[in-house]
Amino acid sequence: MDEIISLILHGCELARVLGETLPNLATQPDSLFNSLEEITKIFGSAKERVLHSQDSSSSSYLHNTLTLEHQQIGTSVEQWLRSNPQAMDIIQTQLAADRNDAKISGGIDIRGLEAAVRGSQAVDVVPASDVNIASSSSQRPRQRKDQGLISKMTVPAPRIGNTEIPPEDGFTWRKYGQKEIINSRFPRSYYRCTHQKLYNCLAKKHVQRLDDDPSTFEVTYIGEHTCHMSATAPSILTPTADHHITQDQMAATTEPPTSRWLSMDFNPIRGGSSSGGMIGGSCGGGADDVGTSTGTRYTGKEVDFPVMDLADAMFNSGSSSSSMDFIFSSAERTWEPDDKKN
DNA sequence: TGAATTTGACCCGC
DNA sequence: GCGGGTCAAATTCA
Repeated sequence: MDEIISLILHGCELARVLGETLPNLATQPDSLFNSLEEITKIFGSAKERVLHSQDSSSSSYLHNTLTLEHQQIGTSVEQWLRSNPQAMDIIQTQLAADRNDAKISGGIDIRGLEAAVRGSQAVDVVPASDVNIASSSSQRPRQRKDQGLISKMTVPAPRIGNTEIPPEDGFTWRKYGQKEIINSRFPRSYYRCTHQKLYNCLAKKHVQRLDDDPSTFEVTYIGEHTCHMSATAPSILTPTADHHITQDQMAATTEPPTSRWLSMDFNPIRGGSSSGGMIGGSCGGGADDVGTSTGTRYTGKEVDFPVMDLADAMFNSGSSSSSMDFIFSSAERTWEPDDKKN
């Protein structure tokens, strides 16, 4: 049993080291691949041993031990994500790759994490084969080919005065269609990633108001953002600690709503900046920073920024120490709510 | 001038 | 054939 725990801890250590060296490894695909493979093997081996463990008592011990650790780590990671909006966005992108599993290796519930990340009321992540694209449950199931992974969620529409703001998620989208939907009071809008052509990013989303709750949008994400994978893909501006804005601040602004929802993040958890929040969101083409929106449209030219990967997001997220260090060590920390800090 | 949005027409799965 | 999804020309806007 100790051997399994030792394996897991070793894997965690390797992951931590990987995190520290990620900026360097990013230019060494072979080394990066080897590191990932080694980590994968270790966790895979640990997983196999757990599965084949016949000792129920030790399994129970392991379960209890690991569950506690995972809960601590998961909670800490989530807390860390809440305080590091950039990493949230990168992980959102990465989550798409893990959506076939209900949980990631760290024991963090992806759906819950995404809900936390998005601030959504509900998250339903399902393989494309299991989803009904039709807006109404009364509609027969139908599905286009090659849709990729699909996730559906409902998000509250932030309000500025009497104006409800369509949801923004840190990515930049280009609207390519709008359609009246049978049995729906409101039309459905169709968006694709702004960088679809430039980086062959196939991510799409559909946005529709709920009939019974017009202040809430149902957003269906289809496919994954691949634009951030490109070595030349635009990334985000370097974040600052001031990128969080509250909904109150949003409400207080005199900026036109439409400009704001193009640049802000409605999520009260991670605050308001698309640039501050869209770290990996190379798709978040955000020419805009908080308070610098220029109008009802994104008019900035496509700008190539150096690739910002997960490591960058973490390392630049405002923590003086390695973010991976933070993740792995924070499980042992006592977390304090923001309002109790300082 | 270039990029985003609008919108009617067409495509495609059921 | 129906209806959701996508295309692409026209339009709008900075």
